[in-house]
Amino acid sequence: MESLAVSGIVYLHPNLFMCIPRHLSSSVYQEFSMASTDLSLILNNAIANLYPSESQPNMLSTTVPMGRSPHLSEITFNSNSTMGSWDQVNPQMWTRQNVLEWIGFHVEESRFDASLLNMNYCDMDGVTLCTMSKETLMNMFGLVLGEQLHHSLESQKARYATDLSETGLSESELDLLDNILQNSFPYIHGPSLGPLLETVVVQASIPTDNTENTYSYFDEYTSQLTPESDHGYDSLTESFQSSNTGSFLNPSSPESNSSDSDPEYSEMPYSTSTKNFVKQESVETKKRGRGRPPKPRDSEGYEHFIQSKKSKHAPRGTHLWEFIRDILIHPEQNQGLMKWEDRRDGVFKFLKSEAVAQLWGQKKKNSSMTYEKLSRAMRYYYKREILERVDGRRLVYKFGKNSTGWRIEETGY
DNA sequence: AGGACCTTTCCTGATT
DNA sequence: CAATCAGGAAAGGTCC
Repeated sequence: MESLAVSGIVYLHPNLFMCIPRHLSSSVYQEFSMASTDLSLILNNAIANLYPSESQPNMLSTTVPMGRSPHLSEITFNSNSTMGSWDQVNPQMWTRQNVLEWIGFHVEESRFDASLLNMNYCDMDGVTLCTMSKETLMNMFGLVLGEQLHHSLESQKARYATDLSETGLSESELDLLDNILQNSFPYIHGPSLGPLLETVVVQASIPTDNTENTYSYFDEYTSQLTPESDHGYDSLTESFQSSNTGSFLNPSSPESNSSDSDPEYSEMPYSTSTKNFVKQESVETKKRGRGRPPKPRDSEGYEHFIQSKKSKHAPRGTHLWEFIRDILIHPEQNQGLMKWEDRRDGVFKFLKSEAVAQLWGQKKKNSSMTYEKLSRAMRYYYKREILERVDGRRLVYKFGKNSTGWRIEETGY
């Protein structure tokens, strides 16, 4: 695990970060490096910067001049290792601040060396956190702290039994959803609402473990790391959108124990989702012609309902090649998905093609993405010279002259 | 409203 | 045989 300082990237906010190559800014580096032994300082600093509008009970007091980032030395904080408001809330509902407080609490409690902590890993909401397996947490936070966090998280989850009231949906929304589901799946019988909705919720939560985790987390910040944001990356909007819609689309059941036994990425984590269920039904019953199928009609229920609940405009600029590039240039979040074959020439290889496709699908809110489809989009890049062909080598691609932001000179590493 | 752009989806056939 | 590659065709979503 890389430390905050080693990465050369100082996160002040998911949408506000400083990229500080070590060789260019040794003073800044040293400052953070030395100061980082007290995570509370960093966390509180981050909280103060990230969530000025949110209350921060029991955590800190800051005296920071307006209009600029506070200097570490300007912050005084309450060093009492008290529980924050997270303790009274279902982890599913934790805000980023709650997660940050929770991590801070355990860091202090375990006397974890905060200099080893990557602040990147501290910025996630409860929904994202709850999808993380023990292994993922241990990868992110180290064996000791990771295990402690996992244990704490599971305890917190257990305190809040599965309850439809915790889906975040109002009663009327639940009724509406139930109606739609009943209409869409008349062959599914059972008492209204309960079993049917539970089926959907549980299935939607199936994508657990690394794929889900990596993505949600990765998604939250990599778009801000793009060396060149000249391709319309609207990271600001996107970052918040993904977390907001995600809470509904990927409602991890508090009961769903993320698998500790499968270190590999689940190849088809969404295979039992309602959407796929609908799609497979239609595919099996009749063959369609070439090309993209028509939009689903209202009668197709659940998925359409989900769509209508989503924001009307997904942010533009989520280009596939940029997504791929960002995985490659942030190996600390890569988790073995892809690797450089020839860093200088821009040759890279998919190691877990389906996992990458799933991540891409998640980014685009499309749970049925596959490597097959992703690779078709990749092949379109040949013509535009964003990618170059690499003949005879499976899963290997090469960046072309019209791609940017991946070269060592551009990334600094 | 319409067109450009960037996929997404499906398909057939070839190759590894 | 399964996975991947190649590329045509058609359509969707977003932006301008």
